[in-house]
Amino acid sequence: MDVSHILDSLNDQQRNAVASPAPNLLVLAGAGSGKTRVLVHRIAWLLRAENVSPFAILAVTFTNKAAREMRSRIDELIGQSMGGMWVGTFHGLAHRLLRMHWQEAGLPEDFHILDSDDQLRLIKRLIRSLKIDDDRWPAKQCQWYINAQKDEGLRAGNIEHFDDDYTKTMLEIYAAYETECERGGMIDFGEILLRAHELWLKNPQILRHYQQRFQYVLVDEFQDTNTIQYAWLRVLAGTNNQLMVVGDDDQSIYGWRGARIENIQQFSNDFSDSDIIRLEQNYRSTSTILNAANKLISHNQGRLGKNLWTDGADGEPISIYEAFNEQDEARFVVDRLQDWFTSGNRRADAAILYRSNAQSRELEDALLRVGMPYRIYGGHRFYERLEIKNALSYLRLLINRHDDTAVERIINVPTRGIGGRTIDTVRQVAREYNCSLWQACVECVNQTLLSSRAANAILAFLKLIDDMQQDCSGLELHQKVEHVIEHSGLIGHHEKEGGEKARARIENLEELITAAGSFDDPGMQEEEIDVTASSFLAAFLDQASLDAGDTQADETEDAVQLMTLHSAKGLEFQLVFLSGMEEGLFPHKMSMDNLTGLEEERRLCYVGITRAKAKLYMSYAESRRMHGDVTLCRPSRFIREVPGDLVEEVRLKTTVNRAHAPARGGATFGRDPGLGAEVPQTQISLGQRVAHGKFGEGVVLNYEGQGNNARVQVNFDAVGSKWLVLSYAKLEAL
DNA sequence: TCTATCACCATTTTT
DNA sequence: TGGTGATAGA
Repeated sequence: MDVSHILDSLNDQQRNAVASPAPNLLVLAGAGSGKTRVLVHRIAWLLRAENVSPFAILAVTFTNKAAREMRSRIDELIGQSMGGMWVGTFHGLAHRLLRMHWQEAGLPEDFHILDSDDQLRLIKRLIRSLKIDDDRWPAKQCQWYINAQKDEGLRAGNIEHFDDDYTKTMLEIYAAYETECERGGMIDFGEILLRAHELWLKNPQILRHYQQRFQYVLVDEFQDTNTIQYAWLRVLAGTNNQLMVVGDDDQSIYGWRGARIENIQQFSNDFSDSDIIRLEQNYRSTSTILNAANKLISHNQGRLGKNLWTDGADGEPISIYEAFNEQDEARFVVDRLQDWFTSGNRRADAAILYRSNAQSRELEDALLRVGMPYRIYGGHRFYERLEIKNALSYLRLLINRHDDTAVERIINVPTRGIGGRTIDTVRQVAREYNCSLWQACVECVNQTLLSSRAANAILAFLKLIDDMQQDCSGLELHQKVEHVIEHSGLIGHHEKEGGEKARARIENLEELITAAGSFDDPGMQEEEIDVTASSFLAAFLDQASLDAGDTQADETEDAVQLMTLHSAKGLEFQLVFLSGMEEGLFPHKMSMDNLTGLEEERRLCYVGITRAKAKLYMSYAESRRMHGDVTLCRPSRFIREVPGDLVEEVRLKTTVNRAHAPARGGATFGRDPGLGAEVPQTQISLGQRVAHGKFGEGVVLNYEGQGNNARVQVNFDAVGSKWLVLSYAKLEAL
């Protein structure tokens, strides 16, 4: 068979990686160097040139999106869909193993997945029932502790404890949490990986089966693997299988979540027969952008070393804008976006990136004001939304009455007269009898432990669920979902809430029915899994836990992309804005006082810069309103770390308050009338005190346009800074 | 039991 | 500033 098309489009380094005969391979792939491309072509090469069976290939990614993309690109390249190959996320693949070998993994057949929200609620309940002071030991922190331990492969019993209060308390909660999960047949995200690892260690015959099967293991974003994930890979690879890992130490930005950048260094030690290939040619950005990124990241210590280059053009300089405040910054960004769009570009090719989600509000406001469509990533994903989780909890109960997490969630949603007192009683009974909440409900009613009103309410709840199950039997998945949403009263519950938010919630519930209608169990295509009709709902629920469902959002409209720097990893845009480049915000104050934290922040900045293909803006504000009050800011050190010859400062708008600042060198754009300058054809001058009918008194800071079209920015004493159209605002000069 | 009000608190988040 | 969680009154 002619396999030349698999190698033809690649450069030398890429080709070496794709056709490598090495027993193990580490590919250090810089940003934009064709990392995914190499993985995809490598798999095609194995299948077509080396006649490897698809059954012998396992490819791991971190996100479902990446897994889907990889699979579809493989299919595209080889011209057909390959069954038998395992392509998925660490969690997805580990979960699959646990479903197939639930007995050997020590799980009940109907075990279910606890997402982080469920996990937090459970820990809160445990802290309360253990009578631990939740002010001193917040559930959040405890959840963090447990997850961190699991990421390291440690169970409560394995952890050494000294006599310090912290470890003792954490371990007490961790142990109770383990017991509770065990009792309820629940596993959290960390547990999925931990169990899958233990499954292999404890069952050599199962391990041998998979080792013999998966002779080729490929890993994407290797710099993000944590201890347990790497351990899992090592066990699977054994001594005979080929392991190819692709990653970039400079793009490791999840250290705070347990990712171990050291795994990259460790790889060469653990697999002494491995080759290292560097992909350093960048196909994404202009050389200006690339040089800026290279210079910035060179401030980090202990890198593996890698220098990205491009044979593309220099491109435009990086523009830096010093804004007066966060509103001015947002306005600047939006102005540039409007220019960009009116020059015939797509809005979707532009992205605004920021360090923390809170920064999006100001930007959204500014976009909204000019009516520019935008799409914001992050926040709650589809399956994490409150209304969706409630609906899913009802569905969970149809499968398993003893799902306490689900009962806790919806026993009184919508309100049906089961209050805190009643639930407390039920919980206590459950603890005494060591049974599920559902059983405890039954006991409470049977033994008349409750007031008759409460007992009736409980009874109604039990009956509601039983009836639902009865009515749902035999229905298609989407009909089940529809039935449950209708009969649970969730729609009415949200209608009563009223407002824009409530409407969105109802829409989401309807969207859930649609999602169920188009649900196609990925496991169905696999040879090993026999999915019966009754577990189809279970498969849907699993998918809902493991895939947050970010594909649900409307992607048809041409819209500007807003997201955190973290969620921008792996993406690219023609035009990129890095906003909020200020000390304390980026690098964030929580991470800037230790070297590890600071270097991770710098890598994050590196990721941000390298998202840009053609043009990059960086902006910062001199003052910024944060959680209510105004703070003065200094420009981020990362700006200084970009060489001056790659940068130009933008001064399109007048900024009054800098009359005292030294004049900046280099070319300036536009005008800079300074303090006291008059807005053309008006009675208003900058720095002047004015009064407004509604907002009170303030100082004129800035203006744009002239005559009837002139807008002025006034910093009001009472309500802060606002932009007003002069001809409407009726400002009185004071 | 429900709901309105008031402290409290706030990185990043693939699964 | 805004979203959350505890608490007091209806």
